[in-house]
Amino acid sequence: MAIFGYFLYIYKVMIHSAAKPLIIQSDRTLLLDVHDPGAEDARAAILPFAELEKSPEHIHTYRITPLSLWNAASAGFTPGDVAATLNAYSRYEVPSGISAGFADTMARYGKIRLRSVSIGDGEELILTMEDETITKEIAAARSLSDYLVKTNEGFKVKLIDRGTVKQELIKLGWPVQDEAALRQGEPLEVALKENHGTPETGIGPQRPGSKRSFVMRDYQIEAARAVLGQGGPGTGFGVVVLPCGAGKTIVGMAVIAVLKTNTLILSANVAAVHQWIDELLDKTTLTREQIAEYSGDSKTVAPVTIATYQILTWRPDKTGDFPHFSLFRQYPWGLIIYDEVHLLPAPVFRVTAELQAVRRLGLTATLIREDGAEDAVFSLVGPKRYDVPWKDLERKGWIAEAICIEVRLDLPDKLKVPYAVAGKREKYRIAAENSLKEEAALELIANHREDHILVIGQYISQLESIARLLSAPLVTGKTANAEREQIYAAFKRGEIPVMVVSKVANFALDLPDASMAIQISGSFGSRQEEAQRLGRILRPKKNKNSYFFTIVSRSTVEEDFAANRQKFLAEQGYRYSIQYWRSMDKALPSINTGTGADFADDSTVVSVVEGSDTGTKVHQ
DNA sequence: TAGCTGGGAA
DNA sequence: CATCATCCCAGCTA
Repeated sequence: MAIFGYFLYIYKVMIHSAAKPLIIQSDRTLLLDVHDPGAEDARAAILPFAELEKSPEHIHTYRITPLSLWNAASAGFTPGDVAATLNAYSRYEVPSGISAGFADTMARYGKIRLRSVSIGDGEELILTMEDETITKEIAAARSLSDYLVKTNEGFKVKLIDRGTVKQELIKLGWPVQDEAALRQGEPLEVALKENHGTPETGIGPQRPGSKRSFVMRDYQIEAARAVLGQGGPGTGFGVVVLPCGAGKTIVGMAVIAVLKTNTLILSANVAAVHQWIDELLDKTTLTREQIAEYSGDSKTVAPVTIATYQILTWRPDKTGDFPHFSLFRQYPWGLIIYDEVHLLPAPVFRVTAELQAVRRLGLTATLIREDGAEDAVFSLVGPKRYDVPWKDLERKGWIAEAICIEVRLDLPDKLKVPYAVAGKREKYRIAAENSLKEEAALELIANHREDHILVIGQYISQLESIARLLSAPLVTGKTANAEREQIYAAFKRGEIPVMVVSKVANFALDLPDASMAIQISGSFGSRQEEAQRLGRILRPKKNKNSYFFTIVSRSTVEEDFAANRQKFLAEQGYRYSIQYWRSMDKALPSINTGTGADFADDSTVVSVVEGSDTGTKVHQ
C-alpha cells in the first residue's frame, strides 16, 4: 500500500509540474487551460485581480485591467501577491516586465491622496501627490483645472468637489486614496438581535414570529469588517459583493449596528424597500417608528429611511432639478447604503459625488455594469472591499450546488431560410423564439421529477405559448399583484410544479425558490440576468443538486449571446456542459445525464460542477 | 381617501 | 440592440 501511495504521489507531482494551467501574455491577457488539473485552483487565485473575457470550452481568456488591479489593491493585495500567483500557475516563464507593469498600475493607488486639514473651526481638503512628476501631470490636466487650486503641499479641493475630482482623476488613470474626514451622522441607538447559536446548526433561542434563527455567518462578519476597517482614515466606505441569497441585507444591518447613526438605504424597487423594513424589524432593535419608507406610495422620513432609486431620479421636466434630492441633503445621515449598487442610476452618481463625506456601503451580487460605469462606482461609492467566490459558498453549503447545461437545438426547417435572409435583429428574435425549444422544455420537464420548476423567458408571446402547452400558470409584469401572490403560494406549496415567468424573474424578491430552471430565451448578453436567474435555484436543498438548463438555437447568433451571458458565472467557476437535442437525422443513443432524456452529448464533462480547493478569500 | 389606468422615463 | 419590467405621477372614479 505504501508503495502504491508513493507512486500515486509521484504521479500527482508529475501532472502538476509537467503542465500548469496558465499562459500569461504580454498583452495582459491570461489564458487558462480548463482541462489542466490545477485549473480550478488557478481560477480562484486570479479571480481577485483578473476579469474573464471569453469562456469557450477549452481555453478561458482573462484580462487584467487597471480597475481590476485597483480593486485588488484596495482589498489588500500587493503587487508581490499578484506576481507570486502568476508565477505559481504560469506554464511558461512570465514575460519579462509584465509583473512590473502590474506593480506600477497597482502602485498608482495610493500615490494620490485626499486628506482633510483643519483651518480655524472648519476643514478643507488637500490633494497630495507622492512626487513632482505626478503633480505636474495633474496640474496640466484640463478636466481638473476648475476644481484644483495649487498650494505648497499639493492642491486645495472644495468640499463639494470631492467626488468630482476623484471621478476625473480615475479617468486619467489615478485612483485616489480618499482619507479625508467622514461626517458623523445623527447618533441612533440600534443593535442586532442576533441569536447566539452555533453557526453549524443555526440553533439559538427563537424569537416569537421570527422565521429562522439568526446567526451572522463568518463571511458576513468579515464583509462588514472589511468595509469598516479599523475606523481610521480611508475606511468606512466601499462595496461588498455577495451572491444572491447570501444575506447582503444582514451585512448592511451589521454595519448600521456598528456605526449607530441615521441611515439612508436606497433600493431598486418597492418590494425590496418592504423587505428591508421587515428585516430591520425582525433582526434589529429598531422600532417601526424609527423606520420610514420614501417612495411613490409614502414619503416619510425617519432615522432609518429606505427609498427607491427611481423616486430620486424623478423630475417634472427633462431639464429641471431633481426635487427629491433634498432627501440626501436635508437630513443628518451618517451612512448611505446602496443596495444593488450595479443598478445605481447616473443622476444618483451626481448627488453621491456631492456627499463624499458620508459613509457609504454598496451591496451587489455582480458589480458588473453593462454600461461600463464601474469606475464611477469605484470612485464615488468606494472600492470593492470584500467578495467571496460563489463556489466557496456552495462548498460550505450556504448555497445549493447547481448543474448548468446548455441545450442546443436546430432551427425547424421552415425557419432556416427566413433566418438566413433576416437582418441582424430579426435573426435574434427568430433564434430566440425557435418553437422546438418548447418541445425540448417539455421533454426536460417530463424527465425530471422536480417539484419546483421555473421556465424563464424573454418574450411574452413565446411564454404564453409555452404556458399553454404546459398548462402552467404564467406570471409577467402585467399580472396583478394579488394573482401573482396566489400563484407563488401554490407553487411554493407544490400544488403547481411548473411556473412560467418573464423578466419578473430578474427582479421579484418574493418569487419562490425552485430546484430547476429552464431558460428558453434571455436578454442579448446580460451577465447580470444570467446570474440572477441562476440565483433562483441556489437555496440549499437536502442532498440534492439544482439544475439550470439554458436552451439555445444551434448555429445562430444566440450561441454568441449565450456565451456572453455565461461569462460572469464561468468566472465564478460554473461550467456549462453542452448537449445537442435530436440534432442528427439518425436516432442517437441516449447518454445518461441522470435524466434519461433523449440527448446526444459531445462534451467531455457531464457532471460539471467543480469548485476550487482554496478557502474563502478574506480581504482586509 | 383609496384604487385604478395610462403616459413617460431611464 | 430591442423588449420588458419597474416606478412615479397625474387624473379619474367612487
